[in-house]
Amino acid sequence: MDMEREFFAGFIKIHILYHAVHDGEICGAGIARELATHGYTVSPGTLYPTLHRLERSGYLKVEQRTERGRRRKYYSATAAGMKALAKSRERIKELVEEVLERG
Amino acid sequence: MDMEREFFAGFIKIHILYHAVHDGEICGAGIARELATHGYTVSPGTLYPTLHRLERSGYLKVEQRTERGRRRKYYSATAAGMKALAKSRERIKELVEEVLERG
DNA sequence: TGGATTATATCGTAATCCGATATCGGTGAG
DNA sequence: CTCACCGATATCGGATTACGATATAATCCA
Repeated sequence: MDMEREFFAGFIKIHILYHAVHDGEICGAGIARELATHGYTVSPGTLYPTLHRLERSGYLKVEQRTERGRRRKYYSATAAGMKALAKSRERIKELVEEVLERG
Repeated sequence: MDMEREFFAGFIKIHILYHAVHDGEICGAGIARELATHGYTVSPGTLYPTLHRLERSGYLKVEQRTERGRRRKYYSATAAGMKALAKSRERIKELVEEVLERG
């Protein structure tokens, strides 16, 4: 994988968790579009296994529904997911102190 | 890999680059110690290949020396490395805006 | 019906993670 | 000088991940 991509691969996952927590429900295709507006691209071969892993880790729960003729899996955050996001926020704050402010 | 670890694996690499830029010269073992003080652990099987990759990507350059009886490889940032760090800073700023401030 | 569209899933190759183990060079005791 | 030890770096091997390509599924519309 390209080095710059390696730098931010983890952020994409935090981003997914963030939207699951704040937007209530997300779906794979929606996340892909949202990330694209931020300049990130995720191939389906990466995105869907990542969602499955977030679910298997207990951070997301999934519910399949059909709305407006679109069969989708709606992911939302679990309590553990919210806790993990809160913890990640703290880590990111430390990072910012070190990498941004002392720059 | 554990999900929380996945979240921040990339930041460990940014961290390495950051120290190469700001501390002038770093070595593998020194980075491992420094990361440990921030609560991160990196096994040698991850750290050294990562340093090699950062070098192969043109972000770090290496010079082998022996100081105080310790044979070490001293890594420092290249111009491309500094540029990549600056770019990463911008990305991190956006990250902070989205994940921290709108929290 | 069947072609187009949207969402999700999986396959295969390459690359990464990481603990364990090996190697390498220098030091100091004997 | 020799050799057991130590810090630093390197590599091995099995599991996991990345990701483009391809496949499957479900719905709409002509």
